[in-house]
Amino acid sequence: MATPRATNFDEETQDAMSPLARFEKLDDEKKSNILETAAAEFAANGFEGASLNQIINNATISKGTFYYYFEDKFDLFGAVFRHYFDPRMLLDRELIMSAETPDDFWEYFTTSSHQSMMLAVKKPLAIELGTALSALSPELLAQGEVGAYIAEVTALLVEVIEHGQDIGAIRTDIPLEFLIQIWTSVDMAFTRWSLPRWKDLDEKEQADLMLLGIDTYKRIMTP
Amino acid sequence: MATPRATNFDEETQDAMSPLARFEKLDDEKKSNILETAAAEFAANGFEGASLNQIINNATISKGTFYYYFEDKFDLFGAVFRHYFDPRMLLDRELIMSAETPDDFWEYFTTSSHQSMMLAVKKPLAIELGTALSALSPELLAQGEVGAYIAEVTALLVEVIEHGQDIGAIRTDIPLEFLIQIWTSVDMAFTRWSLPRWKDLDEKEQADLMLLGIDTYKRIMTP
DNA sequence: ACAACTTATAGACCACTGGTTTAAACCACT
DNA sequence: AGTGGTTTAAACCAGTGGTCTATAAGTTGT
Repeated sequence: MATPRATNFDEETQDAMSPLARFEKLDDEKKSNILETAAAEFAANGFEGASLNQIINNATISKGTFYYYFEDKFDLFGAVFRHYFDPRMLLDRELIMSAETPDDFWEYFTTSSHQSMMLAVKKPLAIELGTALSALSPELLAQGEVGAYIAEVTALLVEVIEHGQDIGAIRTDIPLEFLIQIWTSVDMAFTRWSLPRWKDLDEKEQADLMLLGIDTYKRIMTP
Repeated sequence: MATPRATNFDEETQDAMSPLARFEKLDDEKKSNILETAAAEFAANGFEGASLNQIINNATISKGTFYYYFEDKFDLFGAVFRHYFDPRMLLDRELIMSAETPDDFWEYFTTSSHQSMMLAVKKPLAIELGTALSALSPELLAQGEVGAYIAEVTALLVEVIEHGQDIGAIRTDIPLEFLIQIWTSVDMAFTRWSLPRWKDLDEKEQADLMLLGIDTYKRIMTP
């Protein structure tokens, strides 16, 4: 690769600019046009099922334009996720890390979950996009923009869990990796169950449901 | 649809025989040739990622032949599942239903899980196929042969859970649907964690790991 | 033995997929 | 005016799942 002709081109490998960087400096309008069109398609058909050509048509841009701004379909998927879900929105790190007793920990965790639920409910595509993400193969999940996103979320979770262990809120007799696996499973189950019903509940019912969810975490995680 | 020419064709709609029925009455050898080739491809690439053309080539049959025996790719996926995983193998219904106390219930459940793990370990493609299944969209999951399979497994699970509730082993303060959602999530997490490591453990470690898994169910399900 | 019919097989063909490449238009800057 | 990066368009590619037609192989009735 990189045929070494005319070496004085100094740094031919530095191919101007990465697609992502180019995309970043687009008008917000154009960006969200593409991103939201893509989000709709991904939400409706999952990652593999989504038609890139369809996205391109709906967003009224050309193939060439698309591949100028993105590495590939998967790169776009990652960008959509970044655009829709800030990892910080999933867990209120600062709040939870301030807990000093198990009771504090679970109370703060409850508050944080409540916040994140409120935010998620406002994004109509949240569940579908989450489903699309969870359908990715483990290999894909670790790659590219998406991989970075997942890693970020996981790191956040690890931090929180380890703090929970430090203050005695979370058991230490299980490998951390396994704990995370279970955590995310339960999170998915709870989200899938509650998110679609959330807006049909009154405040009390919402609080009850949330308590039920938290109770599930507690049951599993408590020492 | 169905242009009404020559109506005396009496029952033109009765199109001879369903693909599945035709497939059933093939030699066992031919059947498992196709099914196992397909299983390998699905396990390696997931449902969407698997190439039907590749399967056809590897099994050395023609397109025409394939579509003579199967409705479509998804139908084949369902057939593979049926071939690989008997729902009865997942849960020892008879044993568990005989439990009369919570202690019995969890003990029998442990035994049953152990059995099913022993069986699963012997099938090298088990985890991968399970992953491929879990990656399907909720809509697809409810359709065709796969849908029927899932429904069967779910029915079995419901039966067991309701019995558990009757004898006081399982809580009744949560909607059954939600309970099942969590159950299957945890099951997936546990399977994905333990199955790959299982054969590297000695008997004691296996028992310990299994207890850990069961303990997780207990924690969540106990009243 | 031969025709009629069903069952089975092969493979050309179709619209569409994600992705590459080539070329031209646009735009800012000296 | 010219140069070089930026942006767009569209032809093209191998591969996708799925359809369709033609023919081969069996089976049956007479």
